[in-house]
Amino acid sequence: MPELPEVETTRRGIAPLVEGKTIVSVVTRVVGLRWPFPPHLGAILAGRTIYTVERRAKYLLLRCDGGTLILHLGMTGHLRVVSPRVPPGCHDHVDLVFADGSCLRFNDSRRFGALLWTSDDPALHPLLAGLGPEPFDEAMSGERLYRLSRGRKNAVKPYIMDQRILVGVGNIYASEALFRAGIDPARAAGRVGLVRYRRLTAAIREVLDAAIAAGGTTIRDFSDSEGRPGYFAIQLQVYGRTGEPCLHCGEAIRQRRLGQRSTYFCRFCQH
DNA sequence: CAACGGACCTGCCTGC
DNA sequence: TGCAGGCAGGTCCGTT
Repeated sequence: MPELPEVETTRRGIAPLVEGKTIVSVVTRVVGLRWPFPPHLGAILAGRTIYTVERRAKYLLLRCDGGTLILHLGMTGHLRVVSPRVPPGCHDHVDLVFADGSCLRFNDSRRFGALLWTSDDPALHPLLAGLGPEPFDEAMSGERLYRLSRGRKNAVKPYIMDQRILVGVGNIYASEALFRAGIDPARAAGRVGLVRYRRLTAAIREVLDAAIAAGGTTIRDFSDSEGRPGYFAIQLQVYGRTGEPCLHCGEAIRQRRLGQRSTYFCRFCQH
């Protein structure tokens, strides 16, 4: 999936194409993704207008009259706006069909994505209620990372990927930010000092900001809402570069597993 | 609580 | 060529 920059790129891509549109019907081709779709989804959504497309963490919020559609792209989700007459391809699981003859099509091969409906404030939804601050929010700071990490023994990399601490940092950008901040990803979160957490905060922002500006990184199969791939849009300095030279010192980039996720680092530049 | 492993899925790549 | 095994951008849930 999409980490935060890819979700934000998707949001910017679809917002002008779906805001103000009225849903006339919903086509589902599977019973659900990560969870079953809400029962009577078509009846719930028909006639509603999408006012805005917002993002909270890696969730997209399609705010409608009377409620909000909550989408998560999981690992492999894509959204595109097409004509409903375009034949659906493999893993095109859901179409929201609009009154003007276009539709928002949700493709997700691994089906780790989600589509939920709430008539309440989405911020209060159980999946969103416990999320930490956005990386660019002033509530996210080196002080926060330092304070919440005291006494914690798990590695700093899974710590910054914990969406309760801050949102938006996934597996790629965690390795990238820790490299830029010079912090060993395996170091216990509770043994990283305030100065280094300030540096890490800046590195997280730099990496995410560069990726958003480039229209989403990434590798492999990410594409934006018009199907344009984001490949090589930004230069990854460590992720996926096992055995290749560190861009700072030339030593071979190493790979290890932390919290069941591949982690890339330079053992000379990171401590 | 915090931390960890398993689970959910499909596709792609590697190596035998 | 075929097949088993491992790995992939996420995150919830149950168990220690």
